[in-house]
Amino acid sequence: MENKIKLRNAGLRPTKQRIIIADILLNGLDRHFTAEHLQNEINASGQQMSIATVYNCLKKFKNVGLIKQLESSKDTSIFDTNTNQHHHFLNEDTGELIDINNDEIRVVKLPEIPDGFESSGIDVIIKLKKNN
Amino acid sequence: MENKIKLRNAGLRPTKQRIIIADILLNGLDRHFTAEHLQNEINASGQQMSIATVYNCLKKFKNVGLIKQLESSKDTSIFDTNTNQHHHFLNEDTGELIDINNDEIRVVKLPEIPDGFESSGIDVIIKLKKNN
DNA sequence: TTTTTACTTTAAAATCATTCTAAACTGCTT
DNA sequence: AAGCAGTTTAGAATGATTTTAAAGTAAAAA
Repeated sequence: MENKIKLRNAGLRPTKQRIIIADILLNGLDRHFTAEHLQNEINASGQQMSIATVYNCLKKFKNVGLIKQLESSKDTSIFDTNTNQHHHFLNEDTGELIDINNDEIRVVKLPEIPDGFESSGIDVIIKLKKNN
Repeated sequence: MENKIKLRNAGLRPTKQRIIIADILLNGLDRHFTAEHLQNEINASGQQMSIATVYNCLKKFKNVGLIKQLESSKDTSIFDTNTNQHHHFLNEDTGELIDINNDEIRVVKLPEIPDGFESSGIDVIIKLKKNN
């Protein structure tokens, strides 16, 4: 299969389970999903996989850049006493956040808001990593 | 105290516990923290509070706008097969995400990156709510 | 191709953040 | 002072994710 190669190129041993997941995810269509969604989809296709394996695979896929994990305050909620509209630097190594004043960023071009909705705010997160 | 009034104005009954938390948080200094951080700080000050109460209070404070909770993909990790730099609409009611192509947003003015760091990406989240 | 080795999968247990439960308590109104 | 609704609390429950340790498997070595 195509995906067997894709996995190998990414440096991942192409196991049966990883190929099943690659076949579902890496078909060129963009989508958002959780580990549980994915497991349901695997089950629905008549196959089965331990949830631990689903998590393992997703973590590996993410590490090699085949998928992304959306930015979130990990598994702990972070609160902020600054209630003004503002933004953040995120130190990706430590999870530490630094405020950015609203006037230090300007977003000029905005996409059209979907029908029936209105924007209730914009959050900009600038991810940081140490430079060599 | 000052904060007793602040709580009442916000529509919250100024209980002993809420005043303790308000005294720590609402002193005009901006900060990020987790429920556990806050409980540690309460303990360190010689007082004590159930973690359930810490959570209860933070939720109330958030509801009335005294603090914010940072945007996150709730308690479930969301993955994305789109590995290009792009952004998202977030339906605040459902948690649903919609991709925004990178070229539909332009961030023109950027803050200075802290010394020793480089940007590894920018995530823009436009929060949406249904309009009346 | 067999053997070996290192990596993977798995079920089940463990962990961790957060919420729920139900009983005791406490601000606030009457 | 009494009553009520809203709060606090310890501990149980929940739900997502990770760990454990044993069994399985792809790939390298022989």
